[in-house]
Amino acid sequence: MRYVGDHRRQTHSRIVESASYGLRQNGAEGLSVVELMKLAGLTHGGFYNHFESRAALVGEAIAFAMDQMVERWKKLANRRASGDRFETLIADYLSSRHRDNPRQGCALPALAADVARSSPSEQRALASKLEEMIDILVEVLPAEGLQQARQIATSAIATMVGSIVLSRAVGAGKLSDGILDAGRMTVCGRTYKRQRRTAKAMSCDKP
Amino acid sequence: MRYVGDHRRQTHSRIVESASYGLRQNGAEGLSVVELMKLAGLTHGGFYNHFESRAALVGEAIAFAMDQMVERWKKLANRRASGDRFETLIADYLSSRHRDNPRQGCALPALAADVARSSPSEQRALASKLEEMIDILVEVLPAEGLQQARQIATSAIATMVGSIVLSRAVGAGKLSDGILDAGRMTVCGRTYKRQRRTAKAMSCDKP
DNA sequence: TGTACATCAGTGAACGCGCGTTCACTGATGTAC
DNA sequence: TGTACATCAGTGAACGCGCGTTCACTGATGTAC
Repeated sequence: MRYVGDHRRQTHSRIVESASYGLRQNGAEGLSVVELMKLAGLTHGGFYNHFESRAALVGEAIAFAMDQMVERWKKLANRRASGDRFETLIADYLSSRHRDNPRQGCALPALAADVARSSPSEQRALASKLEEMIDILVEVLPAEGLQQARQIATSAIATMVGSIVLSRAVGAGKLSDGILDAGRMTVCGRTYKRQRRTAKAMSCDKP
Repeated sequence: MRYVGDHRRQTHSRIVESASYGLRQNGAEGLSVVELMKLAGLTHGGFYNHFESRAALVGEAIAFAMDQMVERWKKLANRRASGDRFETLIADYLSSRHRDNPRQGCALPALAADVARSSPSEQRALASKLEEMIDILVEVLPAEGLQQARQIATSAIATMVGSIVLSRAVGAGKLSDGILDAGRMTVCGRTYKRQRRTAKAMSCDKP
C-alpha cells in the first residue's frame, strides 16, 4: 500500500519510541529485532527500510529516552518557587515509582553500562545529553560559584543514577528502599547546607 | 587423564575467576560459553562438568568480583590512621585507574544493571555483598549515630557506582574526568564537613 | 613387579534454536493519459 | 471519468551464523591382583 505524507517518518518514530521503552526495561541487547518491531505493531521484514542496523535503532532509542528525561526535568524546573525546584527534581528521580518503572524511567541507570561498552560515537551522543541534564540542575541550584554548582550537579546525578541502579539490583526490600532514602537525604541535605545562608530550611518531601 | 587432589576444584575456581574478569569487561551477556572457557585455557565441552548452566557461572563470577572488592576495602580500611581511611577508599574507587580497568574493578558499575534484570536469588546474593561493603564504610566513618553513618555510607557507594558508570559511558574526555572529580570532592567534602562540626544537623532526615 | 581394568576431567563434533540481515513479493494509493 | 501503470511501506520466507547445551569419546593416572 502507498502511504500519505509523513507516514514513513511517523512509523520510524513509533519504532524508536516503543524500542526506547523496551530497551530500558530489558537492556540494550535484551530484545531481538523481531521483538522490537512487534512492540511497534509491525513485522521484522520492514526493519531495514527504517534503520541501517539494529545498533542504529538502539542509538536512536537511547537518544529518545535521554530527551524524554531532559524534557521532564525542564518541566519540573519551571514548576515551582525557586527554592523547591532542585529537591523536586531529586525526589522525582529517587522515587520508588522511578525504581519500579525502568520502562519509562531515565536511560542512564538502565543503559549507561551498555553505552560504556559501545562505540565512541554512542558515547559522545550520551555525553551531550548528560551535559544538558547537568545544565538544568545547575540552573536550579542556588547560583554561587558556577564551577562549584557544576560539581554539585554532576555528583548529584551520579548519586541518583547509582542509587537507582543499586536499588533495582538488590531486589525489592528494605535495602532497596534504604538506598533511595539515603540518596534523597544526602543529595538534599548537601544542598540544604549550601542554601542555609540564602534560603531557609526545607524538607525532602515528595512533590 | 586422571587428576590429583583438588584439581577439579582448582579448575572450577580458575574458570570463575577468569570469567569474572571477562564479564566485568564485556557485560553479563557479553561472552559466550566458548569464550569463557577459552579465558580459562579450556575448551567448551567440559563446561557442564563444572556448572549447571551459563547463568550459574555468571552468578559465581559476580560473587567472586564482589568478594574481591570487599577484600580490597578491608585491606584499605586497615591501612592508615583513622581519619584518612574513608577518603582513601573513596579516592581508590573514584580513580581513573578504576574507570579505565573495568576488568579488575568493582562489579557494581559493570554488572549491577544486568543483575537488576536477573533472578531474585541473584539479587539477594548481590544485596548481601553490598551490605558487607556498606558495613566496611560505616566502620571507617567517624562513628556518630549509626543510622546516619549507614545513610552516608550507602549514598557514598551510590555516588561512587554512578560516577564510575557515567564516567565510562561518556567516553574519555573532560566530562569523564569531571565526573570522577565531582564525585570525589562531594563525597569527601561531605565527610569533611561532618567531621568538622561532628554531630551537626543534616536536617533532611527522613521520617 | 607387571598387566588389566576403572576413573573422570577434558575434548570436539553435533543438536536445535533464535539471532541479524536479505530479498522477492504484496497491495493500496498516486499519477499519466 | 476510466484504465494502466508506478510507487513504496510493509510482509514473511529464507540466509548463514553463533549460541547454549549434549554426548560419545580420550587418555593419563589410580587400583586390583
